[in-house]
Amino acid sequence: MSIDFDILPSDPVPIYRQIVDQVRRRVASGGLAAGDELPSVRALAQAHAINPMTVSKAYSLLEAEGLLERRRGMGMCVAAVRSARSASQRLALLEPALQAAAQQARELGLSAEQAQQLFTHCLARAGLPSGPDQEEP
Amino acid sequence: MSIDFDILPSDPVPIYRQIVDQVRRRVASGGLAAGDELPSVRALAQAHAINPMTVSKAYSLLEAEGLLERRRGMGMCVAAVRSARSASQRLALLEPALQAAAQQARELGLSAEQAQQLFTHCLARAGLPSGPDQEEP
Amino acid sequence: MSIDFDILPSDPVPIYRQIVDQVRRRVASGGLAAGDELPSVRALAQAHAINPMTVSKAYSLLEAEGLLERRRGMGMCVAAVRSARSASQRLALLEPALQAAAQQARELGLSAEQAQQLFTHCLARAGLPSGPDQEEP
Amino acid sequence: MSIDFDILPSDPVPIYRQIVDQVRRRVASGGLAAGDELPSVRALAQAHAINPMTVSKAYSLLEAEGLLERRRGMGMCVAAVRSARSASQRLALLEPALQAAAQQARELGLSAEQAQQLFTHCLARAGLPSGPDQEEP
DNA sequence: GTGGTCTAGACCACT
DNA sequence: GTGGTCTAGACCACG
Repeated sequence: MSIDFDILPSDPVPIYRQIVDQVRRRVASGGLAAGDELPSVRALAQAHAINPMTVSKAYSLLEAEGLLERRRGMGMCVAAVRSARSASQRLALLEPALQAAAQQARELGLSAEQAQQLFTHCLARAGLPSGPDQEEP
Repeated sequence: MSIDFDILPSDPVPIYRQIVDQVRRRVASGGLAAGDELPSVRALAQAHAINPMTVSKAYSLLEAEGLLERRRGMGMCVAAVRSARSASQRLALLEPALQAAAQQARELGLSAEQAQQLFTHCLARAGLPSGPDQEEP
Repeated sequence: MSIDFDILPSDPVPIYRQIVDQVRRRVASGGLAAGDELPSVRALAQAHAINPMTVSKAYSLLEAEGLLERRRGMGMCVAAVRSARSASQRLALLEPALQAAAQQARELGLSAEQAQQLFTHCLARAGLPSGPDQEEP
Repeated sequence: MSIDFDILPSDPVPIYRQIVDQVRRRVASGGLAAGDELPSVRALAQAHAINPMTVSKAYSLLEAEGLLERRRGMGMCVAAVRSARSASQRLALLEPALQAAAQQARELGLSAEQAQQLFTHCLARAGLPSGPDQEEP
């Protein structure tokens, strides 16, 4: 399968949102390229034991967003437009999360060094590559 | 006023949760010390144009948590118990946000260096002190 | 009620789409101004004997589009941005329908005069004002 | 080739319907006369990169309607019966599109003059003859 | 096979 | 009161 989602039904963020977010980021990173097929609604629903309507809702939102294209009778694929983005654009997508974390760190009375050190730990645990950059389009 | 909240009604996180989280962090950091008064429900509600019920819900949760104490007729204040926490405890409160950001960075195909650099920028913008630590109790 | 929809369940265009289209046009025309409240999901559903989910779907699409804003616990209202549009922008919204009609007329071997005459008849029947313009923002 | 279709796979109206509608109108106008041959299913499918089943479905509907005739081993042709229609009948086929456009214009708060002017522009761009009528049978 | 639409009902979250 | 989410099942349209 071209993409395997991480779905956590117990997560506070709704399932359909988990799908939407993951597709957005993978398209931005180039992990999903223009023309790539997505798993069918039914297949994805069955694979994660969720309702097809939930998957359909996620796909519909992504289509309205212009990220996915519906090919009638043939499933959905990544739209030609809006495929992989530059590193700076991808960083812009990451910024809100880090901005919120920075504010939390401030409210917690932590120093910048303490927060940076913890983030480095989290990045290592998440298994990010340590090169200066990656797969630049 | 002893504390000024950052309330963003358009934020996806509910208003009452924004209040609760900010009080938690400031108590943990010592920014709010035992005995400090909080703005009254109606004052806080009016200042941010939100529903008094929303503020009341946040305060009630914090009271149930033991962080705030209700003094009849005199508003609420920070409870004596459970005041400032150690640096490691405060770091533990920050970790979830950074963990989520790290996963987003991975899905975006960014390198650890890129993410760290952006976080440093966010920390500087948020105005964190750069010393190795701060106001340790 | 601030707005009354024309819902035709038997129409080939889906119900949720009828709602979306009508809100779009009324916002563009200024019939719905920024800040105006919309009927609640349940109220609209009951008034037209349709499922609340159907209404909710329409509202969600309009919110994703930026036309409506959700005020938590207080229903939805027209967003401040993207309120009434200029006459030329509204004409642009009408153009696709007329473009399609023009192509049909050509394929039907009709003359421009015949098509124009029929359109004039339709406009009169729809009850349009005949002034050179209307409620320019 | 006796007819060249305008097929837009991304159009909301289904492909088979685009074919059916275009044949109907061109037969009504006389652009397709009794006995005229239509492109073969596989030729039309290949020319527009669509599924042969889709073309076949359209042709079958038109055959059931009596507009086309299947000649064994020789493709399809326009049936003798039901060839070109009178101008008033053709206008009746155009009316629904114009009726819908008129309602949209009303909801957009446009004046009749504005809508008529835009329609005139669309007709000119579509290349309609401006004579009072055309090729009346 | 594909996705789309609608229904019905339940439960949750926010104000 | 408000909207959001998810489930279950049915039916349709398209290729």
